[in-house]
Amino acid sequence: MTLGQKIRELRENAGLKQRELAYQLGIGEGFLSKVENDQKPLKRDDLSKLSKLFKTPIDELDSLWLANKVYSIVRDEESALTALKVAEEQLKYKNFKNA
Amino acid sequence: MTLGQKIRELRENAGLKQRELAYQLGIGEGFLSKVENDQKPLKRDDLSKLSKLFKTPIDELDSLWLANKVYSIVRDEESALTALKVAEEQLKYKNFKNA
DNA sequence: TGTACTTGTCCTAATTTGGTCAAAAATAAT
DNA sequence: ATTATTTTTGACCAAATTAGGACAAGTACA
Repeated sequence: MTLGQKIRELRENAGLKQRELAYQLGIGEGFLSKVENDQKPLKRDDLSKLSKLFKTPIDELDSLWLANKVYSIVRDEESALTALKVAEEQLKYKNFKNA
Repeated sequence: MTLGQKIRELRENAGLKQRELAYQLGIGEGFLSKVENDQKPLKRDDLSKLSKLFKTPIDELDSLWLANKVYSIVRDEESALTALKVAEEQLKYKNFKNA
């Protein structure tokens, strides 16, 4: 599940057209289309708008947003998976240190 | 193990001073210091120089380089770990599709 | 045909990259 | 205890990249 997929799901379940949601967010429908197709990143502040609009927890949106960012940098990389593993270890080590 | 740590290890095992290695790479010693402390990213092209210089496989350097980049964006994030997991899933899904 | 969505081109503004240089701090040598 | 060497840090900078869109034209489809 990507952020774009999630947004589309929320929007469709709410019975909204792209143009309508785009208006709520203050962006154009073309841009929203790209966001839903994960071709453009959504401004992070807009996540809270989505959260309120669709009454969905912001945490999930936020981690999807971050995941998209991560994915976009490893997407075409040979060593993508190993890099993720290494990053994860570094993260755990840091959390361990500051525990 | 981060890229900076790896570079320092390689350099010290080769008995080089920062200034010497920095010269080989065509950068200043101050910058190299920051690289070894993971405060600045190293230019990706320089990895091959390191690989040749220290006769160490480029793959490892490369994945450490990428891991650093990933880590730098999730480092201070609340949802860091979940985001990594999600990104990993997206990656596996993509590899599955194009298999 | 009309409505909804997608895609390509283009743009500005913000951020990141990839450094330099000098000063400060730490370490080693005398 | 000084001095010399090595490393770290802070401030700054230009260049490259990404963010965050707009807009028009193209597609899909009922």
